[in-house]
Parts: sequence; structure tokens; C-alpha cells
Amino acid sequence: MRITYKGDYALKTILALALHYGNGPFTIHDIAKNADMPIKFLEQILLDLKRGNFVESKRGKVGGYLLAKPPSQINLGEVIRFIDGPLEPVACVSSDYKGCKDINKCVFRSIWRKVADLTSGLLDNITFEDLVKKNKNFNSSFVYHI
Amino acid sequence: MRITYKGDYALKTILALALHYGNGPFTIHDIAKNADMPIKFLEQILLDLKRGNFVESKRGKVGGYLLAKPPSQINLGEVIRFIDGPLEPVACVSSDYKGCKDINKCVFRSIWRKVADLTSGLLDNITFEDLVKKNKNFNSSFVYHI
DNA sequence: GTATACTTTACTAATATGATAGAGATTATA
DNA sequence: TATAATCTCTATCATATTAGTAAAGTATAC
Repeated sequence: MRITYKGDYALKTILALALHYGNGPFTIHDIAKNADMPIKFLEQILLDLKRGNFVESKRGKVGGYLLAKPPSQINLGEVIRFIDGPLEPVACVSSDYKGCKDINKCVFRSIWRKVADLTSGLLDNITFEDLVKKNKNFNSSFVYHI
Repeated sequence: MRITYKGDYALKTILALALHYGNGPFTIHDIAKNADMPIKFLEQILLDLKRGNFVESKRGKVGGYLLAKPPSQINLGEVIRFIDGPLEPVACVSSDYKGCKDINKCVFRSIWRKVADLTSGLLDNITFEDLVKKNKNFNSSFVYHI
């Protein structure tokens, strides 16, 4: 797994919306200001996140974006997988992989499986509610850059 | 972290040399056959591994490659880092990173740090001696593909 | 009806990835 | 000493990914 800028922006976007949760729509412009993201790039990412059912949008004046579900129902792992792809470090770890002569004899595969499991175990168990709480300890609504 | 073909080939190359350890040089041609790697690509990888002091070479007839140290002295993490770069999923996790306004306020950074620590903890503690033993249980000297 | 805000599609520059090509240097041995 | 086997070095290339930019369109509150 590698976190790209797109993935990073997506996470920060959802965190921004989570911090704003319950207070109506938040515009692309405001989200972009929050973490210094290029607005036209962010537009695309928000459309992706909408297709992934992470966010909803409202058009027109007084429009903007909202989380499609409470922050407690969104975890880091699912967002990263949706935006940046599988958490596994290699393709052969996925259950439906067919590129190998005899996959069960490979001494590396079980290791990549273990790496993937450790990563998933961590990221799938951190919700944006957890991050909101953590962020409030920093006494700031500001989301920072990688 | 993402394992590229180059990284995968490098690991399989070192495993092939580890399985052959103590029996003199092993040619590029034989290494390539072992895991079905493109020979000209492998040449480059071997030169990299030589610069990284993982392998040594002997030129001319009866030449070939050998491990520069015993399999027990080479671990997976150091090879992957050398060939494919840092195990960290994002750049901001490295200790000398300066791209952030206030890195300590970022709720994500500590999470990426934890991902990196879990991965390192696993890969830095598996040596090629471990893999040789494991491979022998498969009753085969063949190294498979990702 | 107009300003505000999301939507869609197309395009682009830079870099990484996974190779391939070919000429050159070294060495054992016949 | 000729030569075959082997490593060494540099260049090139096709494709995909990444990180954007641009421009025209649609919906809605007021």
C-alpha cells in the first residue's frame, strides 16, 4: 500500500466533513481551504467519494457536501481502498489471483498476506469519529498536509 | 509500501542465491530460469544488489553471483527498502520530513507511523535463512512468481 | 433570472515502471 | 593466445500512474 495525494486529500476531506457533521453542507471551496488542496483536483475526488457513497451533495446556492453517514460508520481502511486501491503490497495476495504457477509454494506470499492483515487490522478499526475526538484534543479544526 | 516487480525479482534472486549458498557462483542465466525473470532486467537488478552489498560477482568463465554475506545476515526489510524505497506509506512519516506546517498536529501522521512500524517489525525480522528453511519444507528449490 | 455551487469530460506534464538493445570488459581454459 | 562464457554499462522505449488544469454544463435558492 502506498497513500497517494489523492488518498491523503480524500481522508482530509472526510475528516473536514466529519468535524462539520450535523451543521449542513460544506462547500468544496471551504473544504479546499481547510487543508490547502487544489480545488479542481478536489472536485474530482469529491465526485469519487460520492460514487463510493461516502458523501452526498446538494447543488445550487446553499449547496455543498455532507457525509452520507455518521463519522462512526466510516473507517480509514475503506476510504483508502476505495481511493488508492488494495491495502495489500502485491497483487498475488488477493483471494482471486491467478497469475501464479503454484501460489501455495511461494514463501513470500504468506508474508505479504501478514503485512496486509496487520495494515487492515489497524486501518479498518479506526473510524472518523475516533479522528474527530483525537483532533479536538489538538484544539484545532485545521487539517494538515502530508 | 508497494512491492514492484523489481523488488519481487530482487527478493527471489537473493533467495535463489541463499538456497545455493556455499556452492560457488550462480550465473544470471540460472537465476533467471529459477523464477522466470527477464534476463536483461535481472542484470540491472543484480548490479543494484551489488551496489547495495547484498551480492558479489565473479566475472569471466565460471563466473556468476554469490551472496555477499550469509543468508542469516540479510533480512527482507533491508532489501525492499533498498530496491523499492521506504516501507512507510507516506513521506511525512520519515524523521527528516519538512513539508508540513505543523506536523505534530496531524491526526493521520501517527497512524502512518504505526503502519510503518508494524510492517518494519515484521519484514526486518525475517532473514533469508528463515526463508531457506521454509522453502525446504516445500521440498522444492523453485521460486515462484507474484 | 442570476449568482452560487456541484457535474462532467477532456487534456496535459512529469515521473515511475518494466522492460529491451547493444557494445564493452574480464577471466578460465583449451 | 584465442575464444567462449560471463558480468558491466549506457541508452532507449512503451505504457501506466500521478497530480493536476481547463472549460463548458446542470441544478437550485433567492
